[in-house]
Amino acid sequence: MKTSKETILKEASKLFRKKGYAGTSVQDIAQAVGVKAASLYNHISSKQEILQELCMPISRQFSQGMIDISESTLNPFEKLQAIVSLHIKVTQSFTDSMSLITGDWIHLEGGALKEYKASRKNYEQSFRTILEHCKKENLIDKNINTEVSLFSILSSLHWLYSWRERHQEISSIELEKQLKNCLLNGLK
Amino acid sequence: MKTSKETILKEASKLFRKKGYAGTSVQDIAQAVGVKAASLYNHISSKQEILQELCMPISRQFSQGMIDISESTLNPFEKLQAIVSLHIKVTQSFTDSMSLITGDWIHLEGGALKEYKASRKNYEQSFRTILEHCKKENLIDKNINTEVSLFSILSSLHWLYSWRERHQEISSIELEKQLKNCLLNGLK
DNA sequence: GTCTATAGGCTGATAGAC
DNA sequence: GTCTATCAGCCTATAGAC
Repeated sequence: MKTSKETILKEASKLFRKKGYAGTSVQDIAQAVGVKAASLYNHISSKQEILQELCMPISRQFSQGMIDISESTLNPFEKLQAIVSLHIKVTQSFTDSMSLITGDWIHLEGGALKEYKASRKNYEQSFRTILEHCKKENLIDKNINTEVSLFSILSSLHWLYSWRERHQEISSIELEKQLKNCLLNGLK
Repeated sequence: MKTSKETILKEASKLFRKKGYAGTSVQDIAQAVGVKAASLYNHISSKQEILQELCMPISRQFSQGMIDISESTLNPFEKLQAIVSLHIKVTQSFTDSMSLITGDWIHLEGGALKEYKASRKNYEQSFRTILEHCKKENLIDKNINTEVSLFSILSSLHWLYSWRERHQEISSIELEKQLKNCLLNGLK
């Protein structure tokens, strides 16, 4: 049984995905839920609160996932593979609100924006460290620029949610295998 | 010497990049240009027109670029490399308005939206064909899923504009070399 | 080509009846 | 917890003086 608030968050995430945060009005959300706009305010305090309650759980899931990976006993290259798995898992858990990760998080305000940015920076730093360890242990080519590879892998992982929607013909297990290959081993 | 319209498009693209199309008001644009909002309407007919005049040239540049590559005498794998070069080139030419390619194009309306979607679909189809040719000629691993590789490469290329802003320490030539390596040859 | 004034509508959010 | 009514402010866009 879903609470009203959960329904609101669910419908809002679908609309944000389709039209963006700024392009979605509180009235749009109310209509999707099936009530008048004013009624929403019995469950939420502002439109901004909805955005925060959608963004923050994802952000925390990634942070915790990265901590688990960093502290694991996997070798650095296996850690890269684990990061790919983490993104697939989180993307599956937060299907609609994942779109916020690619762009709409910029509409976060105040402390939430700061927290989100810090968390993201932290995540990227851990990722960077793992890439550097891979180089040190000769698990990846030392001539590869860490920043370029970090960005190219992360871009693909961030956009996974939008691709997944259009390609459900491929199983999660196969997707995971293919993505690890494409992103880490290349096409050859 | 820049015309008024060029100035408007330039300032609008910077704002769209920062706050998104829906999050940017005509007043914001006017203020950036240094006039009152009403004055803009001597040069443009609507906010939507600005979006279209920013999106369409990029779209056309990609379409033409892809035609040139497809019709060239390069082998299929060299064509993949040429696509990477094309994206770097277009990203450099349209620094600010490139952000529209990743998300804000959904706010295009009417015929412009249709044209944009069709052009994008076409581009992806050509890309797909090149990947298939690579497989046929044994230039890339036949076990690689075309859709997964297409999406992962394109995601990285689309986000290049946002990464480039923060990483100007690396030269365009080096970036091109590194990106081709990361996206096509992998990390090893 | 700029401005002021203004239209008409939508925005997020609140007050208070039921 | 829903509704109607309402608010003040902002939105895109137009009219018309200069």
